[in-house]
Amino acid sequence: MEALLSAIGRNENGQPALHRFFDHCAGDGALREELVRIAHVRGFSSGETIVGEGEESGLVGTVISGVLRVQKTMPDGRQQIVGLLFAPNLFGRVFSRVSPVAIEAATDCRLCCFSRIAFESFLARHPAVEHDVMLAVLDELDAAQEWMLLLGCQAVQEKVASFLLMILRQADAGGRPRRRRRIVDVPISRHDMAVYLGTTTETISRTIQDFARRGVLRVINPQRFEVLDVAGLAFLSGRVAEPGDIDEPSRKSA
Amino acid sequence: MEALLSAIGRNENGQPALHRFFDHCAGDGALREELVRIAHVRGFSSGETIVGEGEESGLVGTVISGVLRVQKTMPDGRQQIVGLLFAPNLFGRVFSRVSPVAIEAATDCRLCCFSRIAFESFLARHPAVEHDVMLAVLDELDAAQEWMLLLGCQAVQEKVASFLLMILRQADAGGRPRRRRRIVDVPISRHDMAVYLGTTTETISRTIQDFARRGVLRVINPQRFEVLDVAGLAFLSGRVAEPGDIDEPSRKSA
DNA sequence: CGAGCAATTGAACGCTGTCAACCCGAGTGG
DNA sequence: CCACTCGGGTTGACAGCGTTCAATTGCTCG
Repeated sequence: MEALLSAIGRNENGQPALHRFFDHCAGDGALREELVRIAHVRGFSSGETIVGEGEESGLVGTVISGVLRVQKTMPDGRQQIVGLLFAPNLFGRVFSRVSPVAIEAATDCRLCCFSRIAFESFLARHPAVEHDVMLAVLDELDAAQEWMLLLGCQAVQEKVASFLLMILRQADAGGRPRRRRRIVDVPISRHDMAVYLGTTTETISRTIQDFARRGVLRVINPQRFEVLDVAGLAFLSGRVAEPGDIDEPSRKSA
Repeated sequence: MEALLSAIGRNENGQPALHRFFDHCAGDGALREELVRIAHVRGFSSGETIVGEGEESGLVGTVISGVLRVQKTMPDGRQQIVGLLFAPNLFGRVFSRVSPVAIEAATDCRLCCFSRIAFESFLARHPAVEHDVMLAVLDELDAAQEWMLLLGCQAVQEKVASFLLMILRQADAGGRPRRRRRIVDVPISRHDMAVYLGTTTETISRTIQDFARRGVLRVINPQRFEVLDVAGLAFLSGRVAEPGDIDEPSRKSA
């Protein structure tokens, strides 16, 4: 039981694994006890499906380690990744019988799982925790809208640059606070990157090699790059005004 | 006060204007009284900004009539509409000081507005209502993910067809239950359509004329079409398997 | 060592964005 | 009543980006 408790309390990077729930549970032993009673930690290996698209949404929970991909598929097989979930994100569709998206393990991973029904009943009994879940959902909505901007009006170059920057931020924010080692570990395959960015593996590959040729980054191996010019990458992402640009809304002293 | 009450209770189509909140308010006079006290109905004309992108998110509320567009803009001016809000949808970013998106009137419209702060404090006092807000946010997330599938992997033809079908569903579900008159009233300009679909006005125009040439629809005027072949449109949207398709995941006997 | 998969590279086609001209209805003023 | 203007919509020509198809390389695993 001790192992489970600590697994729920902290993930491998020392991050709270229950997301914001931990805030409440930490100060309330009974609450935490109750949560632990309905939780179970499960491992999934890369490629496994946690919840199928359009299927009964039986499981919800949080990511302890690894990466989940949230994706949708069209009748003819084309697919789009609509989100990536890192620790300590929530996964699963609460308050809906069916999940409109598939949730799959993009890497080997460990999840803190709850039966959706049990979790919902827990939330009903603890509005403060439900409030935290809402905040998490709102964050996810923000992220989705951000990604729609990328899908809708960025060129492939900009998409790839934005993606790499996102991974970089993710690594900075998440566990290891190695300060700006500029090493990007892409936790997913080229194919997944392509599906996430709404393009193809070939184009991704070309773009990355192009970045390397321009000296923006160095390819250590297909999943691992060193960013040589963060500002350059940011510029290529199209998300920042270029140096000589006079459009930046916030404090440009120069 | 009577006018305000009824305005909040019902919109012009007889739909509940307070979304699901009405469910609780209807059975609880005091709750409704309290809500009315902090609500105010405001009209906005097409093009007006309700909340700016990255600005203080002071207003939240619901759409009584008209259409709002939720959009994001890149530093260089490119923009993407990440959502359209019809009655009785919620608008505004609760529980965040700044709004990551701009909210603008796509048509003349009437809104039931609350100060975000006052609304949040109302929610804090009434968890059941907050729960309903969460359900609304979850719906919005589903819609966003659905739209990402469209932006990421549909061709322009499919995007336009999907959009028209969405408007058709919207009209069917919303107020007037005119059963399948197959008339599509596009409530937004070609430019907004283009920005929503992640393409250009020219391409939109070409595609619609093409649909007309193929006999799928008839153009009554630029904002008004008659759909002559709903099934055909659905097929063009790519969201349904074609009649002779043997790829449908469910029960393929062969 | 060979099989198999992921990643890369190459070549060619086509969708769709860009630029430009034109059409049309509404509003305006003579 | 008509000429003018203006904005939104439509149409045309064309080029470029990115997909598609195909071949090659490189790595992992049996």
